[in-house]
Amino acid sequence: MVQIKDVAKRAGVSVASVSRVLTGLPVVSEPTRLRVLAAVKELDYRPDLAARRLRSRRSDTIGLVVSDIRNPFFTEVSRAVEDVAFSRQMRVILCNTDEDPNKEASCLELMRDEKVSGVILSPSLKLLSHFTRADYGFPIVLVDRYERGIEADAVLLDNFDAAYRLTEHLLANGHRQIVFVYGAESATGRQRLEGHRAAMVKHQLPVQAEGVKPMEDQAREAALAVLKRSPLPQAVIASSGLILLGVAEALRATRTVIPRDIAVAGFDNLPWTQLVEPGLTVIAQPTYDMGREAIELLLQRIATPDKAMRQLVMRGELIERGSSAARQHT
Amino acid sequence: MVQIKDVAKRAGVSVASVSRVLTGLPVVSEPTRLRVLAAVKELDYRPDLAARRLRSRRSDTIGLVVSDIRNPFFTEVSRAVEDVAFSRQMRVILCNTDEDPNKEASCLELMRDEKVSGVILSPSLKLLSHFTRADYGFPIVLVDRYERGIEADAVLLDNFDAAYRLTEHLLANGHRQIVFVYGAESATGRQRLEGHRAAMVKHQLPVQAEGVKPMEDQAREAALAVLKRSPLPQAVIASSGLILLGVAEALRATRTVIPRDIAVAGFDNLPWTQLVEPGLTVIAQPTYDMGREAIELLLQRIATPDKAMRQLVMRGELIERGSSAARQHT
DNA sequence: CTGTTAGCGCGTTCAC
DNA sequence: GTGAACGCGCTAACAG
Repeated sequence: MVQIKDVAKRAGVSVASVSRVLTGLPVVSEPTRLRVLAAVKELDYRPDLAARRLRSRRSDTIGLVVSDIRNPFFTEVSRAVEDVAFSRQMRVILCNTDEDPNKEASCLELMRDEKVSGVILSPSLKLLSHFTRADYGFPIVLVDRYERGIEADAVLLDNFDAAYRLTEHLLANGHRQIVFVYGAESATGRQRLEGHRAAMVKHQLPVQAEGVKPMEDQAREAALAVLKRSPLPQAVIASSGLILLGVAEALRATRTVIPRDIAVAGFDNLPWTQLVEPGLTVIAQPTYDMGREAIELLLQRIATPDKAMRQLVMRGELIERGSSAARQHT
Repeated sequence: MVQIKDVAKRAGVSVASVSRVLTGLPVVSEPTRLRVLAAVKELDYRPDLAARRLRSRRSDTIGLVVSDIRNPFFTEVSRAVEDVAFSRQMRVILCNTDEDPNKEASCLELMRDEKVSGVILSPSLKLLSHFTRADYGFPIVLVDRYERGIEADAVLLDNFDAAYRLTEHLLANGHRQIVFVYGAESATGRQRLEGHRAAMVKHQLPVQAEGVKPMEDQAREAALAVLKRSPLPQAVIASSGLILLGVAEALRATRTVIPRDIAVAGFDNLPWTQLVEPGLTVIAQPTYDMGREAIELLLQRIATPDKAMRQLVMRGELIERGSSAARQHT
């Protein structure tokens, strides 16, 4: 294996100079710099990362800790994070928590052991509720989940606003009796419920909320129960893409026609939402951008650890489709 | 920072013994083992991974190199890989190639630099065609993409068989004029075309294949062109989930009714395929299992590098839904 | 079974 | 601007 001293020998300089060139220290004369670079290329020298990390105590690695990478939101975030990291010569280590605080703690320990430069974290409800500030030995940027007052960098949707606007849209189209199916164990779900509640209260309408566990089949069961009510509510809102999927399955299973029998709206502009008749009205999240912003924020935090914390609140985009069409007067 | 010699001092033993206990060498007496473990716990000692890796020349890290993690197939595979790796105390480093041979080469170099224990790779068509055997300095397991004769471990669907059976199913339901929309730049797509071709030839029917680039909008455009034909073909098969999505979008855009106007079938049992009316007939891949098998194969290869190569060919499951219903006689 | 010791390959002083 | 030498924390070889 070719190592730094081989390069030094070949270039006729000391190992120190090679190291200086490779780490980009600007204290090397141009001639030696070029000779070192040439030698590196000729020998196809690759620095040993383990040795470098041992010596420098940095890993140039980013940790990504999410509940489940199969959640399309996190899939997209991970892609953005990997893109940016790759372009900066950094690595990404992935860890799934399944919302399990124990596994979450393991993942965070793992990141500490790896001496990651920083972590992008989507915390479980439990961790979030205990979260005051990041004292893990590495900087953390929160994505998707955040509570007012937490002293941490974060990138998230304006959940309250998005749910408020989505509800207002349904109300404007004449829907009054609305059921809000949301993830009860999710900070995000709760915030969206509050936005929905605010809109309903403003119109002096009662709030009908159905809390479900964040699983597709749970959402489907809850939706089926809702669809058995008589009279049927006029509209249903799902607080996430996963829940919206469950609701859509329930509607199909019961042959309920959208929006004739019931109007539908939800979150996350997944590809299939425009496929189911007559297209589902949703709040689109700028997921890729959120991932990109998260890692940019993290890199800035790594570069300047002492700046004030920042929360980046992004606006959801209302995409109107047929599922929320105006109600016919009866 | 607490390090191994602190633990040694505390336990009243040498650093060597601590190391032996921690690496699991079975040459330590039970009493010393327990005292070391106690000292580790008391001091909350965490071994320095960089130092360990430098010395032992192993990283206990698995590389996952795929075209795009957002492809649901790879998302699922990555989840399986991470699950198994986590349970074995191993890390996963992710890299997206976008089917770009240059980026692919960069990713593989990155993995070499990281001295990964092994890589799970879904190669681009170009790399696959040059692939004879893995000589990257680490073992490789191919997933999803493989060509006969390549000397490498691999986990893949029996693409020929799956497409053959899917075609036979359509034929059995009376569909004769079938258009096969497939990923022309994909080894998998081509293999599926061959299975389709075999079934058509057997029934002495002409093959109508439309090669598209593996992008949703490309598939939609191709499908739109197909739907402009007069007379309309009796059925269309999409060779992947992404292409099926494009086809479904085209059908919806043209208000074509399934299966009255045209029958539809495809690959990948994604959640939305049962949502679009009247449910899409698909070949389901055991994606999670394929990922699990891939990393298991890799771990075995790492343990015993000289065993003969193995290819695990998995069978797709035909899920019949309304979209391929039997044709009414005219 | 246990302890001593020599590096693993590199980055970073400190002289020059 | 450059080189010699030390040590990052650990594992493995060897000696006892």
